[in-house]
Amino acid sequence: MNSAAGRAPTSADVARLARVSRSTVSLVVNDVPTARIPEATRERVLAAVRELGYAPDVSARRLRAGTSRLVLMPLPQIPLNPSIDTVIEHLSEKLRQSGLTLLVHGDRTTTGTSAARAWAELRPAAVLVPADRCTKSSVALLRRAGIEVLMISERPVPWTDALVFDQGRVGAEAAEHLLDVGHRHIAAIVPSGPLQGLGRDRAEGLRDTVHAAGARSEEIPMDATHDSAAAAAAAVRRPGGPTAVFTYNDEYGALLHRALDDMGAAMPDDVALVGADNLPIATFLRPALSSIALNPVEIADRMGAAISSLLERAGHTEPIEAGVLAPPVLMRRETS
Amino acid sequence: MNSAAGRAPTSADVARLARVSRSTVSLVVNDVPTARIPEATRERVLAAVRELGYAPDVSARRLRAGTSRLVLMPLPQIPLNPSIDTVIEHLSEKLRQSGLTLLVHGDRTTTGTSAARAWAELRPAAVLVPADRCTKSSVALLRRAGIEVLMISERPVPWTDALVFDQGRVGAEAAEHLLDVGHRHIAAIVPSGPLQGLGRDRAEGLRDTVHAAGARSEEIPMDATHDSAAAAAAAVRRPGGPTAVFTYNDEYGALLHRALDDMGAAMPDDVALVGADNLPIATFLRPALSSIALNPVEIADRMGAAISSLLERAGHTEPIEAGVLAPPVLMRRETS
DNA sequence: CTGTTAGCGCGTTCAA
DNA sequence: TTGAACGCGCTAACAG
Repeated sequence: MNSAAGRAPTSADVARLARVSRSTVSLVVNDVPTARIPEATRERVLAAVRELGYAPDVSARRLRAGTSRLVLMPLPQIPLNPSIDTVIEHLSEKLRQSGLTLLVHGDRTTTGTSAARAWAELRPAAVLVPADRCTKSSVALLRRAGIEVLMISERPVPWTDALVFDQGRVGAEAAEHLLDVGHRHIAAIVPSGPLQGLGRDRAEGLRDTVHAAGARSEEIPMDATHDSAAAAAAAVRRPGGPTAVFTYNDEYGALLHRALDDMGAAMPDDVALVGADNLPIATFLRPALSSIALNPVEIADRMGAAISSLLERAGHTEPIEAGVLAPPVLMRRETS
Repeated sequence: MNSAAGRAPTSADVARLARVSRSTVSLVVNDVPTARIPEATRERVLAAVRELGYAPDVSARRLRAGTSRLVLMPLPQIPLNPSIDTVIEHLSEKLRQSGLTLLVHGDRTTTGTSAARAWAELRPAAVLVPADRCTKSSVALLRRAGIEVLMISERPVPWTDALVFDQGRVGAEAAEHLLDVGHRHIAAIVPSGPLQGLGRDRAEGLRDTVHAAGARSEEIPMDATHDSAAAAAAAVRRPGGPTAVFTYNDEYGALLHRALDDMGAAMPDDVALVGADNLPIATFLRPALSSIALNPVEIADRMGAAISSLLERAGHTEPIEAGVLAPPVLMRRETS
């Protein structure tokens, strides 16, 4: 295992080997249409590129061009789930088709200006940042540095371009379904801890929809432990309790599912359950948990499109029509 | 939403505002110990930095220094799970403490030389690459470019530094436990599709351990569907079938769990079950699924240490003592 | 002691 | 097809 060799091959190395100038190497490598290079020369250059394993240095390229083809995505502070995984996978592919490279920043904890500085150092063309990772001034810092910012937010943001993913729609979708099948008293689980904000958004969407239908709603706090789930199950099963529960997501749903089962409650006959995020676990429970799915492929498509239009508007000032992320859809299974 | 302002503030902008030279800015920003700058000047420079939101351009810095502080991690082709998520989180933090930045490359599909080229373009100091994403020649390309390569592999790799995560240990750990509690005929589930390689490694570790104890083993193919799980459950429950099953991971375990339950098999009395990866789902099943856990925090620590020593050996030729990733541990629950 | 000038590293582009 | 200049931050050599 030798240590890595000192220095990457440069365009000068390629030029030397192909016995042309660095300019010619650049023209061939970038396939510049205006410069007509004889086929023989082009071949010589490409052969040299292959032989040396030459890959142009993005740093140097960016420095010269003043702009990069990198899109930086800091991770949200909440844990990754299969949906986010799918979003990353498809977004990366979509951006690649536009000649952009998606990089995910490993740091998960920094927020605000210090985070913005860490992102700005890389001079990406655009940053796709979850709302929980930035503030107004950190966005300002990025934009002053010529970096486009696209926020992923639960609600509209007046001070920057944002893709709005209304988490309330998730709860609302669950509510519509549960109302449809006849429930008139519906509870929403609200997790504690870092997920609370998200949980509250979903619960509020449910509440509004339930009230609009003239039915009754309530919120039940719970955290991700069996004990807390047992307490929540007891609250659900109290006399006069709700006949249906939206469980925030499928993991909380699984916990509550088990706690209700332990109490001898039948699903969906005694209590109906609807989770969210369409995690694999939902299909493994018995009875299988209905879930509000997030449609990650569609979400990735919209993100990719938004970033592309952001980067193409170049100097224009119209806000991009970022709009709302793909609406969630019900995966009806056995618990509802 | 105005378009991003044209150009990031440079050290020249800071110098102008602070009325010093660019050199002075550099000395202050990098806290160079040999150059004594009067407190007043230093303050002026830092004030200008703050006012402009100046962040040094890593491209320019890298170009000058010839080396970057970036560590690039291409994602494995298998889907992310909570363990990998935890590894990324902790590795990022560990590297940050050494002044390194972890970037995760969004592209998940490219392999071999074209992947290596995409990574080489970024000129990271090191690449942390899963074995399924690279070949001997792609590693050679990276190393010729002065990029350190650390492979994450299931088995020792003679041609590069590698952290060996012996997946066989996962199966072996399951086998030891099941033998301990008295089983003499143990099956291993082997998934089909992209997970097959991993599954086979785990199954072989189990087989070797079981045979060494003079007991009997078998492999049962299965894919991630309820139908296939039902078929696997039938195979398990056939007359003379195994009394214990290692399920490859907890998701396959959950599927088999359900299928066995549907057949009326009691766990662990009729059949014992042990999964792997310690996914949340394991604790949500009833009876809760025992699982072989991967210890992601420890894994991240070892990865971080390996990368640091790789980058410090600078020019030396001794192989780093990368060694084996943290051994898996049994999380005993109710199914075994 | 404090700060500046000059030139480098690499790919791109315009004028020749 | 090429020479030359450029973009930005770093640092060695040097000046006030």
